[in-house]
Parts: sequence; C-alpha cells; structure tokens
Amino acid sequence: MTGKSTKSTSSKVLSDSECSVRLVDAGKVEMVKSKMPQDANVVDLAATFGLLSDPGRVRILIALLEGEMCVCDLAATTGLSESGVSHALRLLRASRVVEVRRSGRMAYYSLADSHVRMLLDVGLTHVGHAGQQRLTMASSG
Amino acid sequence: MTGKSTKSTSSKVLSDSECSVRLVDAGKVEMVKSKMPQDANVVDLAATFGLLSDPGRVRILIALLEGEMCVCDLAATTGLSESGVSHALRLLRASRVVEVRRSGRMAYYSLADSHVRMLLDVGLTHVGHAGQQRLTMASSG
DNA sequence: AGAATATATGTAGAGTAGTTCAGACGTTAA
DNA sequence: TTAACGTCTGAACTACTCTACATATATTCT
Repeated sequence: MTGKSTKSTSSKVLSDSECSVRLVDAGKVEMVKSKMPQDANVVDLAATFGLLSDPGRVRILIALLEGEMCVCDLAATTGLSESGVSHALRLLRASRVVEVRRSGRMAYYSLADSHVRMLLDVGLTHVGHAGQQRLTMASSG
Repeated sequence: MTGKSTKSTSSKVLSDSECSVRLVDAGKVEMVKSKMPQDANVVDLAATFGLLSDPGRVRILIALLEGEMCVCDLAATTGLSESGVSHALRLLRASRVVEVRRSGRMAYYSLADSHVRMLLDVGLTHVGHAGQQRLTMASSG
C-alpha cells in the first residue's frame, strides 16, 4: 500500500547551491517547498489513500456508507470471503477509518471518519459515479 | 498500485440463495448491493486512489497545485530523482491526472483534473493538514 | 461440559509496485 | 557535425500487498 516510502524521501533533499541539480525556476521551487506539508503528513496522506486503493476495501466502505453492517453481511455484499473482509477491516480499524460495535459474537462495523465519506464521494464523481443509486430520475428531460 | 483486482472481484459474487453464506440482515444486504456501483467503477476508483497512495506522487501533485513545473524543478522540490519523477509523471499522465506542455527540450507538467485537487484537499484536512502554508502565524519556538 | 457459530489472526505464496542504473531520444548551442 | 542538455524508457532488484487456508478466540446453545 505505502511502505518503503519514508526511506526514499529522506536522503535526497538538495540545497539550491547543489551542483548536481539544475533548477529552471529557483524562486518557484523555494515557494513550493515552503508550502509543502511536512514529511510525516505526506506519508500519512499517501497511506490514507492507500487504504482506498483496493477494490475490496472500497466496496466495504461504500457498503458502510449506508450504515453499520456485520462481517458476514459485508462479505455477502462485497463478494469477498469473510476472512478477506476481516483482514480488510483490520487495516481500516487500525487507521480509525471504521469502528466496531460488538454484540454477542457479532461485530458491527461503521464508518468512523467523515473525510473518508467525502473522499469516496469525490472519487465516485471522478470515475463517472453512475451507480444505480442517485439516478432515480430518467435522464432525458 | 492496483493490479490484480479485476480478477479477484469477478468470480465471487454469490446469489442470495447461496447456502455457504449466512446473512444476518438480508434486506439490508440487498439494499446495499443495489446501491453498489458497477464493478468497473469500483476498480477505477481504487486505481485512482492508488495513484495517490505514494508519497512521491503526492508531493509532485501538491507541488503542481501551485502551477505548472518542469521535471527538474519537480525533482528539486520533491526530493526525488529526475528519473523517479519521470516514472511517476508517466503514471499520472496515463490516467490523465496531469498534462504536459512541451517547450524545446523542457516539459512542463500541470494538473489536468480538478477532482484530484479536491481529493488532496480533503486528504490533507484528514491527516492534520498543518502544512506551513495556511498557518501564517508563527507557532512558538 | 461440548458443539456450533461469528469473527479474528497467522502464515505462505503469487503477484505487483517503486527505486535505481543504464542508456535512448529529441532539442539546442558551438 | 559534435557535444551538452532535459527528459523518457527499460530492466533488475527489493519490498510490499493481497489472497487463501488453517487455526485461534470468544460467545451462544444444548
């Protein structure tokens, strides 16, 4: 998903006077560098997007947009194995994207993060978003 | 980034009468299934998020939020090698997330997709977004 | 208590992504 | 033309992710 990233980014930032790098617009480079979020934030951001980079997890999260569901219903809904759903939920739980409510031997999951809702929404719009959901009206007219 | 996804998702969707799956709330499962976007859209969505799941690419895109930049300036800004930047831009170009303007031997890249802008914005908010950008006031120290 | 259920976890294998190095291509200057 | 430059590409190596199977834990029922 993300991974090795931290290593690769740390040992490369060169100063302006570095002779091994050509700068075409040094002023812009400085300006943009000053606006660049901290390393840790960039890594976290990439990791968050990484959580959404798997179709199975996306399906799970889209399902949870409609409210809490238990693991076996999520499996039936998404077409994943129950083990697969559990693994996916583990990841999402670790990043506080979903949260659990336990009742007996059941585990009911729900979205814990409103940003994810927004990301899914923008993303669905981006890819064409013609789910069978919001198109209740016939398109001609 | 994404990859095998299409294979794994296609051969798994079970019908309601499948005996191998327990349903706790069959009605909800049906409702959610009816709202689930098409397979291809889910896969595309995951692939789009996958593009944003690498810190190097995220840095490049954040840099491009400020306007077009050439490859070597992007390398200097992000701390990646020029080859690395080129590889990253190739991916982003293939998905029409960025576009090129060529001038002589230079290549100037810019964002080609407003959704990506929104995704980055929501994402940055999500992770804490305390870049040194909008916080003009100095924090103590 | 033991069996069945619902979920969670460990692990191995296959596939895939990111980095690096080497070199290719097209452009400009001498 | 040759040389220098900016960018692009291919291939190899490493490290990761996902899936599947097996098993573990916790809860309920008999």
